[in-house]
Amino acid sequence: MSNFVAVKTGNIKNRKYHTIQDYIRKRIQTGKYPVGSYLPSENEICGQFGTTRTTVRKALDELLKEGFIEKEQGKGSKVLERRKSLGLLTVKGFSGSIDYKVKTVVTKGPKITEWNPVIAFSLTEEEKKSNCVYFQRVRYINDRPVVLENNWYASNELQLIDSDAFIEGSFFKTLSQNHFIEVMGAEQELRSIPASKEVAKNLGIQEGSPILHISVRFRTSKPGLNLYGDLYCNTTDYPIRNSYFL
Amino acid sequence: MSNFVAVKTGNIKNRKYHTIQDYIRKRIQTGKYPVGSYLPSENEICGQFGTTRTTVRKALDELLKEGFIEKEQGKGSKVLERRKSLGLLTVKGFSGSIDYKVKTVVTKGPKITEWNPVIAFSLTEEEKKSNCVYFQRVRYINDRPVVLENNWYASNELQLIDSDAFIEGSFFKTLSQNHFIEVMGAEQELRSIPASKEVAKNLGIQEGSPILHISVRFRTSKPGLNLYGDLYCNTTDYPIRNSYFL
DNA sequence: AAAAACAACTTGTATGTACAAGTTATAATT
DNA sequence: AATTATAACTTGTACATACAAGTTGTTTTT
Repeated sequence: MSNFVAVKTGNIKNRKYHTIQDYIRKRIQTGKYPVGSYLPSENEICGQFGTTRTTVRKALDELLKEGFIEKEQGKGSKVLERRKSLGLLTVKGFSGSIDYKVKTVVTKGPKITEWNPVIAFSLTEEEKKSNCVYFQRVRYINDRPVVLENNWYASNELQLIDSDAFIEGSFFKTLSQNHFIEVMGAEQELRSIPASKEVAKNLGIQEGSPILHISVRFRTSKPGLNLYGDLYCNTTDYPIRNSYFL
Repeated sequence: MSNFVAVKTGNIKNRKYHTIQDYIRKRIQTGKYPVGSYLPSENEICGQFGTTRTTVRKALDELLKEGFIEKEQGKGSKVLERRKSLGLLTVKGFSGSIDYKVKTVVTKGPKITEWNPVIAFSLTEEEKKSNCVYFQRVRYINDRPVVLENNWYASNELQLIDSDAFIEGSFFKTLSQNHFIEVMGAEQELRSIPASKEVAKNLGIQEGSPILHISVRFRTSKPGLNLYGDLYCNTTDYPIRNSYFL
């Protein structure tokens, strides 16, 4: 580490602060810097990389922007549970509150298939050339099914991952820890629709009940890889929440 | 400007970069730096404020974070239409696309009233002590009503603004330009519900149809001022959209 | 007139220094 | 032992300098 030299080739990936950012992010993703722990101090990181504090601070500010850490003057940089800091729509009962019993059941395990025309976003040309991986999940709160979720992604950008290999049952956590892939953005479309027969059956409600339908495309840190989702939510007892702060 | 001196009193509002940030933001809000135009260069701003580029860049980076500008190497900092850059839920037809005819009609003009218990978020103690301003709007796309919207805010934090005084019919634009108040965050809750008699009447749909109900609390740049909203959306033809990027 | 080369200008990255402001640990006092 | 004062440590702000990399305008060449 102490022999680190920035290569000035015009490729920003070789920029010093980027390399430091990537190094720290990877250690967070792999649990070397666990959630809740404090990173080494800025001066310590300076020593490790043989660079100035300005450069280290730039790397840390980028990690702050990505939602990996929060900083406090005099105290240090603390690793965050990243998902919580994104402006994603989440089910109220899935907030980590200790009052609810939550679980996710994979009802259709990942398999290679063709793209489903129900996907609300237009595919890239590269995606169209590829088959996709598809899987389905149902999320429960207090043993009640509240979300039926279909997921797709291009199989030529990311291999099929068996749901048995999902870390703590979480697909996103698996991407982060095993593949170093992060969600970097999303587009979402919301509609209120009557529950179809299939949705009603999976969510244990009456056909025709109002259901929140969310179509989503997640942009990831891996170029070319988008994750598509189609969610059907029963919001009777648990609304969908979203928050963001500048 | 050239005699500017930072006051080191521990109050970050007196920090140099903050003052520069505030100055530029105000000029954006008042149209002195119109949307689409380029700010003075970093070196020019250095000259204006008698400070270093590091400090100016810090101010610009904060404006970037707030969504007021975008920066491009070699070109400059361009003023953005801010609303577009926030992760807010918006109606698809309100995206500024030239294909739709949009309008907003104030169906109940702003008046002082008591807080409505339908508000989904708990009020602060200060808010509870105050009356509130309430108004209602209906948004149309191609002459079809698509959103019925109720709004409230504490009247002791912000005076009643007559809807005739809304700039271009927009409450938020009025806050920004006349009061220098910006939305800095939001919490939203989404439910799918059957349309009540009132909602159905306002949206011209059948009672009991699935409706997207959005409760929202906007956090603003003015301490103590929150804006509460209750929206009922007919998503049949125009879904609600949301996107964000890190 | 059009294309290429060059200069001027703009933002991006990195170095280094210094002091401010906050947190935590240690030492001194009661 | 508990409280207070001090020191050590941490992040925040600002100054200054230098070079890189991109955009735009001007000049030179074809």
